[in-house]
Amino acid sequence: MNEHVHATSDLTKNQALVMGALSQSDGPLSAYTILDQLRDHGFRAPLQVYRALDKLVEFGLVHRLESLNAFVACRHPSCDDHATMAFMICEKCGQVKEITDNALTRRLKHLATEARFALKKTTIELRGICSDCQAA
Amino acid sequence: MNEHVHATSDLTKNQALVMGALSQSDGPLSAYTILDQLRDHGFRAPLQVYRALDKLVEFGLVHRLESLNAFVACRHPSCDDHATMAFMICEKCGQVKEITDNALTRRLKHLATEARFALKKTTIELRGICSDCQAA
DNA sequence: CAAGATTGCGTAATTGTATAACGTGTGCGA
DNA sequence: TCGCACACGTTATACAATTACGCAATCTTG
Repeated sequence: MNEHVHATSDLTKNQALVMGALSQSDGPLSAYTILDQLRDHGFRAPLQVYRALDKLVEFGLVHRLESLNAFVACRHPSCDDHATMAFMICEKCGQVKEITDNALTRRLKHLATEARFALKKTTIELRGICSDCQAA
Repeated sequence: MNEHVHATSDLTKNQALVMGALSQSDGPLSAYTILDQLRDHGFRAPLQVYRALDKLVEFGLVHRLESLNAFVACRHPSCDDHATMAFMICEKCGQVKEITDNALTRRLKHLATEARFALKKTTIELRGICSDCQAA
């Protein structure tokens, strides 16, 4: 097994609780919403949530949505390339769709290279209305 | 003149002050940093800054950087298409480079269309080290 | 094993970011 | 002139994230 791959079993108690909350949710959650959901499990301070989130993001199990100040469990089929990930965020229902696209990734890398910019991380977030909500 | 084009002369006093602060800065500023800079001009509360920023963003004169919770004056040569804008943010010097790329825009629109996602706004922010800082 | 380093955890306090709710004044068109 | 829209000012509050401190368990290495 690859030491960089973190299964749920590797998580500490707090990390597992936070991961559980995010996994069960059908949309992104803010740190404070998670805190409220976990008060019954002994959570009392924001830091407990933020520490767990930091690790989960580091492990690649959770993504942070910058435009929402919120977090989602990673649902990407193959979570190997977390460098370039795009999110479609429905402003009506709150659902988030996670996608990767090679052409998009290539283009961004090309643009960075062209500008001699040492790319570390990319944030791509699309806001709009998802197909389901348009139909409704 | 196009009614949607807002020149500096159209701005209210507060909007002009905030715009001035952002224009003079060589990097993004947070709302509270702007507030501090404008205390001498009578600013006393965050809301004064946020209200001005909302309008300036609406006019397309200012961009919000989601990953920084900060704002930059738009320096894009032709500020007509604010729908798809990408930012390269240097984590060392704080400089922000604003770019648009047709191929990138097309690809994102294609992906949205493909998913039947009604795209309203896109956020693209690249974090890394700019060429100048790498040289240094 | 003992000494030191690392890591996770808990608590309190604080800082930073953004909005809600209220009222005031001014201009402008019906 | 009445009513509306809009910018403004103030206070208070809500939401987001970090700093600082100390404790306990686990490695780890001589």
